[in-house]
Amino acid sequence: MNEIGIFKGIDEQNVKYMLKCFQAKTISYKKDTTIISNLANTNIIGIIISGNANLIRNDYNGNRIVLEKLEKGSIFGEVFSSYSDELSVIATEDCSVITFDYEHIIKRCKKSCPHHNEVINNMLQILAKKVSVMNNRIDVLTKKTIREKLLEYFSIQEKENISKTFYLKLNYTELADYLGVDRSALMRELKNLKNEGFIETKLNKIKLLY
Amino acid sequence: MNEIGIFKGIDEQNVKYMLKCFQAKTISYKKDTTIISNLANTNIIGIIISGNANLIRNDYNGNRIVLEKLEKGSIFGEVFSSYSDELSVIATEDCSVITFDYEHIIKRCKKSCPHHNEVINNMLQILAKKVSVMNNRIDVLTKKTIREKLLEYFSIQEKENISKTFYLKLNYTELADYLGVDRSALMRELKNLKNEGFIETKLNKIKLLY
DNA sequence: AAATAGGTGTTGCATTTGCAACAATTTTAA
DNA sequence: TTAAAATTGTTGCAAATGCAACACCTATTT
Repeated sequence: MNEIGIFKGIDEQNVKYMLKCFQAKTISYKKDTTIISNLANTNIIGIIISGNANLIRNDYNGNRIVLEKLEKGSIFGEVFSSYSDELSVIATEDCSVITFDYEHIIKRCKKSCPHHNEVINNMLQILAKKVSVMNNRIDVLTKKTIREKLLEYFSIQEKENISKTFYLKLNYTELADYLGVDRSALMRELKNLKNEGFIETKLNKIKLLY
Repeated sequence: MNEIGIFKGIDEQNVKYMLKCFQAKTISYKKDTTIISNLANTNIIGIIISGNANLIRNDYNGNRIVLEKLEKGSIFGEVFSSYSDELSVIATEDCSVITFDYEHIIKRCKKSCPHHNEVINNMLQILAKKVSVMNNRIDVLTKKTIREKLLEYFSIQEKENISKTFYLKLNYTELADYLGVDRSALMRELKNLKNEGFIETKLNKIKLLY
């Protein structure tokens, strides 16, 4: 529990205490069930304790778009997001989830839990991290050609992995979505990059040759 | 002062008290001077009190990109951003700026200023707002064609202005950058939308006809 | 084991886009 | 007020991209 973002650095004992204070609920969900619907209109914060889930946006056309993949330790609902579209969280595996009201974070409780400050600090860190991740994506998306987008994306992966060889965390269909381009066009450009000797690929393994 | 994001809702008296406690400095800068350089490697938070400035990224090629336009009340440095490129803040007008160390926000002072909680809450709100703004941009950028990007952008403006008629806050050169497209191609698509009767434009005034 | 679904890889073709270059207009500075 | 700079508006053309369609392969489900 205390490796998890929001409670990072707080000892087990105190985490339990705070969760009680926050009136947090732990609930288990079966695969493919809805953990929470209409997330944008709630003040709920959720933490995935085990299993995986997806944060989904139901487009105005009824299209379902995966906004975020949530895994153990992921937090959702930390941003009372201004989406007018419906957001929901769906279990992609059996999973276990803690939820509590966002109010408990900002309004400090009467008991004044000794580690409340740390929770808030962690919360700021998490949001800042989120901004940073989104900045990366915007950097990639603003590149004009698929080639430039790919190279920017690779450069970020290279930095994160501190290596010119790394494994993609997204499959190619997802990568195309992430880059905002057509999948077949992505594959084509990937092939070009290979033919011109910029990269080597083997399934989801990428090696940069420059 | 107490309309400004981070001190919103706190009375003048207490704001002054906190600024002292935060060891905040107020400095004036002439137009085109550097307010802070290498922002990414500091823990400084700045607030623009008067005038305008730009948050600039110095690209690896030496290109200067405007990341954010800062105006009265704007905050910079709130995210210890993970940019490896150099960030700096440049005055685009004479301006006056308050700066203090980020530490003061998270580590509460010994005097335990009575409104420290509100500052933190405001800080969370600001970051959340930032995430929401970035989400909007990502939504626009992931659209595949210039037309779709424009329509998504217009739709966001329409919501924000609660009106089908509004004035663009960006000029067309900036809008092209924002959308990540070529400016001339943007103008062309704008003309198409006009010819097909979707919109009317008059300089930076847009009227949606659908 | 067979059937189904999901992801990968490829291609032709029409469309969209970026690029370059320039004129016209507006804004800003001298 | 004039000159200079910035922004808007246009166009031809080559290049990049999306789209559709299909084959192939690999998981997952029945």
